[in-house]
Amino acid sequence: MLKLHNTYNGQIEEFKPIEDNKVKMYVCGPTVYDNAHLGHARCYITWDVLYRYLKFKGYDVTYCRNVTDVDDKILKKAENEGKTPEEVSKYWYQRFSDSMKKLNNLPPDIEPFATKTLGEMISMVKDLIAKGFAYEADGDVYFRVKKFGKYGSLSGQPIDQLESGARIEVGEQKEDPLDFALWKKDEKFGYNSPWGVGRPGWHIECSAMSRKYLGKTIDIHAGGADLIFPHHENEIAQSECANGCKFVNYWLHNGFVTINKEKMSKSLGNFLTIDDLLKNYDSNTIRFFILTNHYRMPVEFSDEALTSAQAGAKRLLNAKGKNIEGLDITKYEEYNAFVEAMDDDLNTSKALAVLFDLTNKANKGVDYAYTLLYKLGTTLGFTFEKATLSEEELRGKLEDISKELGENFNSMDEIIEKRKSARAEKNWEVADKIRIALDKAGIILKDSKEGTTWELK
RNA sequence: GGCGACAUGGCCAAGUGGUAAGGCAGAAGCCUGCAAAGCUUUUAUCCCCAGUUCGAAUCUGGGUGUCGCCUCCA
Repeated sequence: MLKLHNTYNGQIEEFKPIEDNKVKMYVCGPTVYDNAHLGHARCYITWDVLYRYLKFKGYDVTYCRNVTDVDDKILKKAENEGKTPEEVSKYWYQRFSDSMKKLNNLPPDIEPFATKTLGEMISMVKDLIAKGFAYEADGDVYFRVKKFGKYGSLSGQPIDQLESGARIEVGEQKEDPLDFALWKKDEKFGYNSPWGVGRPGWHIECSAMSRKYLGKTIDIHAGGADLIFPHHENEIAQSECANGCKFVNYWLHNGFVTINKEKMSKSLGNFLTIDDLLKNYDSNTIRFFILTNHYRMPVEFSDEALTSAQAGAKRLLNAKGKNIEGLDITKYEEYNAFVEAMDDDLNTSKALAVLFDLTNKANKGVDYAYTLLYKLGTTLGFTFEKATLSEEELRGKLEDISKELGENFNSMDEIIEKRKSARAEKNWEVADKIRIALDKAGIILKDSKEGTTWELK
């Protein structure tokens, strides 16, 4: 029985989908104007694991993650670089997608763009105006926060407290400082609407895309904890007022990645991009690093932590053994331990302990262990495929090694053969020289009873 | 000021009432020509104080410290 922490009431609740075994899951996607960083990696890895786990449990999941491609930051970037907003968002969306792929995140089933969902947004805003929850003011449209009694429920903020922090910007015609924009006048980059040329507010984008692709009431809505207020609070207000029904059954939020005890974020400038990170660590390492902590806890980044994760991930994924096709994995106790851990609000840290248990068994030759490790590890999004070299890269390595040894080698087998005969003659000097040359080229040799194999460092 | 989270061995981290999972690092040993990989063994009483209880890291109260949200932010 899967249990998840619901931000809405702060309780860990049993997860029950609206419809039998179907799950509708929405995750707030990126605003595409810059590189994704480790904080984004954590968020999307976390929800990727949830997606994978729900499927593992047999649910028919529809995972929708939007792309915000209309936003002030995109427009600013476009102006600065002399490009169109479309060019900017297209470029950064591509970069984002590449990063996600490299992190081994499964693509969502639906990935809608805000600019392609404008019709739904406009109709939603129209509904809200018609019902009296919104009003137009000089080309802008605002949501009447005070008309929605439950406002503040998600973040647990008393409305009077929220009020003290709210402000009216210059040029805004709000009735109340708490009111937020559904539509913003923008004659330069805007789109046609019943209220003139303008752009949608950020919050209405998710409400509209969620409704269009998943329906009025959905099972899961997830995102970073910094979206709780105001983004998700506003989404609830908009959707529930427009649709007249509950918006989301389970609100899930992940904690932050911190660095020097501070939240990693664009505005603080203390972030590491995913691309930079991938230069030093592979995707399994990053995933391991993320999953050693519970998803709601903060995770402190450090090179030491990543190095530790690298060693751990390597041990898991280098376990010995073969994947037995058709093995009924559900009958093993480790399977149950894994499910129990994951069912408990995604206790990935505990789940990893189960994987280590299996690694140990696999290395001792227990036949089912590797298969189970492989299946469960894949459910967490690890990839067991060994890094390989392209033909070109291999040729390059062979050249380097040949140069180092002053002898021409055309294949790894030749090199290993050469060392084998040297060892047979107890010519340790030559044997070691070969091993060291390979090591320099980033290749490690492993001697075992079955013979010698090589792999990348 | 309001709301919330966290504090466990050298580092990371599970555990939420019955006497501390796991990973990394370290040490010793096995294996190895030497390595690498692997295997074995090995290091804690849980921020402080008070209370509840037969019994608390785990519940209650009070401290101390750290962080997050309240403004764009995953």
